[in-house]
Amino acid sequence: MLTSRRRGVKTRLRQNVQSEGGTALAARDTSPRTPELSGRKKRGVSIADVARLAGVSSQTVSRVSTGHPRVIASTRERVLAAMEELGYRPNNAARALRLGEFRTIGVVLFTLSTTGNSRTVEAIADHAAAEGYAITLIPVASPTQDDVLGAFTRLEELAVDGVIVIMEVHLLDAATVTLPPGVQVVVVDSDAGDRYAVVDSDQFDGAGQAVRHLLDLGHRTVWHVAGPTGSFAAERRANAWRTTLQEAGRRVPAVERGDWSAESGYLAGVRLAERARCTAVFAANDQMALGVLRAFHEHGRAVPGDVSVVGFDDIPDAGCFYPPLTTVRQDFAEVGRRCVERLLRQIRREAVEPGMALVPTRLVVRHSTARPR
Amino acid sequence: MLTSRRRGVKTRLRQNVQSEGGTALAARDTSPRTPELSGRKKRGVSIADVARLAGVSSQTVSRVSTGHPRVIASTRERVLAAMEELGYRPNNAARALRLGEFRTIGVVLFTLSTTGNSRTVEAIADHAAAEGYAITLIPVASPTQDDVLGAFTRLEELAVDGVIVIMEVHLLDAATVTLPPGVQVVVVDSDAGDRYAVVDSDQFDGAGQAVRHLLDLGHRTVWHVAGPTGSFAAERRANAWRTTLQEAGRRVPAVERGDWSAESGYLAGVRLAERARCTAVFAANDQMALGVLRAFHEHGRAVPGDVSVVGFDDIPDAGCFYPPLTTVRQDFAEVGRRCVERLLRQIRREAVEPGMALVPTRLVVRHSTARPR
DNA sequence: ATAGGCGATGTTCACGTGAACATGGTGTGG
DNA sequence: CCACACCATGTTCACGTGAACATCGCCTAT
Repeated sequence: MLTSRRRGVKTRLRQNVQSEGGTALAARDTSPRTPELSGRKKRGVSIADVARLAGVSSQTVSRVSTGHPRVIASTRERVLAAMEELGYRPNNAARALRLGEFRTIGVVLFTLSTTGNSRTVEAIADHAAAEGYAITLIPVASPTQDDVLGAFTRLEELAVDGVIVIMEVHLLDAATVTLPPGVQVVVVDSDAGDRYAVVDSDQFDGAGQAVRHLLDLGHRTVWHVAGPTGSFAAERRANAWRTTLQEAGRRVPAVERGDWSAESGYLAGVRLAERARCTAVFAANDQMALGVLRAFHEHGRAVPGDVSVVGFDDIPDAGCFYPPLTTVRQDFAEVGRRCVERLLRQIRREAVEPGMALVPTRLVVRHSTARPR
Repeated sequence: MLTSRRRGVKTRLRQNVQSEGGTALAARDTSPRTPELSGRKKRGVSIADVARLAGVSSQTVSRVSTGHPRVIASTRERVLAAMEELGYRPNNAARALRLGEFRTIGVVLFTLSTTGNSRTVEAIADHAAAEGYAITLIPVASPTQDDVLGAFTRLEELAVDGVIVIMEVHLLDAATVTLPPGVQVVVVDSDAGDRYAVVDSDQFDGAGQAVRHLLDLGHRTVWHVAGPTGSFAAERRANAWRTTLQEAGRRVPAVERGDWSAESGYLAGVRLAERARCTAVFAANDQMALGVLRAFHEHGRAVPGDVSVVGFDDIPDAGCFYPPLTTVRQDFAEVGRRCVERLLRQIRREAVEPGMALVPTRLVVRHSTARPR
């Protein structure tokens, strides 16, 4: 929901038709090519210009602009008319300087190339926008300490009120990083629950569901293609797999380990395909499951006839794998939403609940799993 | 490359160990839980505080902070020491207000959920960071005019020096949007080359390569699973497909149309699988190709034995499809890089080349294509 | 009728920074 | 030995905004 104080102006500005100050961005526009280039980098229209034209004080303009209630309707109209005529836009830098807050959230991450990250970021951006906050992306080139440190150093100079960190916080452990005073932190995909607010999918429960599903179908035990060491998500999924097998009194096979990529899943799958006794595989994500499927196909082992495969994430393509993949759905949108909610609460100094917020996961059964022959 | 004027401070601040002002973010830290919450939202350390401690004027501090050359070494040392002691960070809002620029680029897009978008954004973020610019994400909820307009309205209030628009600009055509004066625009994935600077992959050439590859293998003609109408990328790929077939004097079959999703590719694939004469399919992206593969498998038509399939994008998983997908690689990183480069040139009022910059695409031959029987 | 209050608007000022201009000291060339 | 140049540093100020406080006029309660 938009902060109501801003909505007044916004709604008006939206009706903006062709103001002098701006550059038109319309197809029917017949102005010269690349019209935006003609715009001089002149000083923008300030509150004072509007005040002069409207014949009021600049403070009254400010009141209109912030949606302050104590402005009489006729005055407000006059000011809004002046704003439109001049093409006035509030200067965010000045506003931020005055208010001491930036209405901006920084998002620190390694990559947008994983489904989980990009969808989480998308949800974060959507919800932040709805709350009137902008999102600044702070990419970390690689998961090395140097680069992480660099990102946080950059962060220090950035204009953000809070940060959402989407990565393994233990990468920061060896480093000492200072955050600007007052900057709040929420962490995703990590077990730093004792030090930071953490939001994450319920990895453990999801992985447990996957394994139990396979056992319930009648498989003796379940092999596991794990994610890389050092990833909490991978560790938690592997733990759940192991625990679930142990609780059911089953043998725990050796772990195959990948790096989340389909290619690494394929390599693991090739190794598994050679074990005749392997009838059920739980891959720690859908990409690796895809690689596993390919490996079994190439080795003539039918899925789900000979071997059952379960993934994790439920990426949009999973339903079109061959065969359609049984997998654990993560609600990334909800994770993003809760991150923003929690961070904003911290920024506003409202009641702060430390610890970890878990978003439920859910097994989606498709056609890659069946009873063993 | 970082603007060298900033690098001086940056390098120093990085050595920051445990400054008073900030909140420690270290594992070994034994301070109370969620330490960042203890930080009062007090006014930060300003240039004046540093000046006082160092016994110099605030202007000298500013000179050190901006890397001005006219500061004697001993003074510089003293100032840097004071900065570290106080945990000083430049206030970006004040800096932006003073300089009239924000060192920020806005990125307008609908979704991060497509491989192309998320990888392009990632590249944009990386290169912008390297140039000392931050990235602000401006999500557009849906490709409706209302939402697009809303995003641009929000943009008006945002603190950005330039904008990269990743979407079909024709969505803006019916609307009249005003951009803040001086804000520059670069567009991806659109044919607005006459109005804006445009950067895009060479869709036409890539699709041509795909079709020629299939014809060269000996296929009579090639079916096409196109992207949604209204997408320039989809249109351009379809055009290239048609043109290439016509130039080779081949029959042009009816187009199957999808919406980029694997599911839609599957539905198109089911229809194609029923046509016995269909021996070669060019899908407009890899997701739809995945769906096509599944459809052919389910219909007992071997790939590449009975039917050859080519995709577009070369998503990381394509090499692990079953069979590994022959596809057209897009260099999203390069697209992102060029966007930033071009936009920064415009922002800096350097030589401006209007029109479209095309990034080459390249066919990657894997195992989903073969000679027809 | 009048005091008191309150609502609408105006005036002042500080937020933190860095450009422009000012100052003062040192070195060098005539 | 003086004049001038040049360099390190200081002083002043404006950038655009909105909070705090001030003012003014009208309405209401007594």
